Amino acid sequence: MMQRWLTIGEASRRCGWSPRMLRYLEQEGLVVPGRSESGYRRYGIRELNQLNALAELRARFDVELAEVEFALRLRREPALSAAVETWLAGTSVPEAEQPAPAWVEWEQLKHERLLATPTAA
Amino acid sequence: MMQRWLTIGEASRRCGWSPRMLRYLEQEGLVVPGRSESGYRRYGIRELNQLNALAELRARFDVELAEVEFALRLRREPALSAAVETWLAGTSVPEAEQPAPAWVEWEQLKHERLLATPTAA
DNA sequence: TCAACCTTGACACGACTCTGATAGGGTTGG
DNA sequence: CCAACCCTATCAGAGTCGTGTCAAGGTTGA
Repeated sequence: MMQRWLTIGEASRRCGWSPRMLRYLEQEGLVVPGRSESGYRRYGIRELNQLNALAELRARFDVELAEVEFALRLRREPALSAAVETWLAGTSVPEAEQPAPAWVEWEQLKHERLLATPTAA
Repeated sequence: MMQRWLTIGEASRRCGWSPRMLRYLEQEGLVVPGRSESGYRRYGIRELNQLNALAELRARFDVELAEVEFALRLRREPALSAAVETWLAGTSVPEAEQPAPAWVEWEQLKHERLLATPTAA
């Protein structure tokens, strides 16, 4: 059976990332290859795909690694995802009122109360 | 009728962000208040809500502003959103095969071809 | 009028990100 | 055996982020 895994150097030559960056991407949890028995990183088709897609994101959309990591976090932390969704809900519609999440409504009430008080600190 | 708008200083005292940061948040497009005729920023309930939610995101989830901006971009740029989704698709399932987006499949084929070639640079 | 606000613009600083380079040492394969 | 690779760890440097502060000037309201 043919060899299915690339070493870091081979992968580097195939995808344009330097070996240094491949190690960095692993450290950041973005592209995490398996390891051989002796500890060598092993890159397969899956990892090459990820690396290509990542390079594409940076080149075409000027996306930072931290932002891709954030997308990962959003996928993994539903509570975070919900909180961000809640924040986004407050940004889109300037005038129209539409059903907001419950806690937004009471925050709103709180602020209406605050706005009614005489500016005293 | 009562005053419905706060100046930057008043808003600052209400939400915990410094005036400097309120200007920065506006510059980053995260919380953009309206303006009075003479150019003063006017913060209303909507903006106070956004500011609170933003502070919450930072305090509870240690989210950077750039990351929230990214969430905004995702909402506004469908192409970016699709690209990120594509990348995420390659990250989740280690062994199981499941229907991937079309271009991922041909990328995969391309790499399989590459893997079959004799490592020549 | 005048104090207390507001505006924009700029400089500055610590912390962090991204990336290369280098050092000391293990693995592999002909 | 030994060249060519891999590993971890560390330093370094340019760039960005988040934030404070200061300067020069306009607005507001008692």
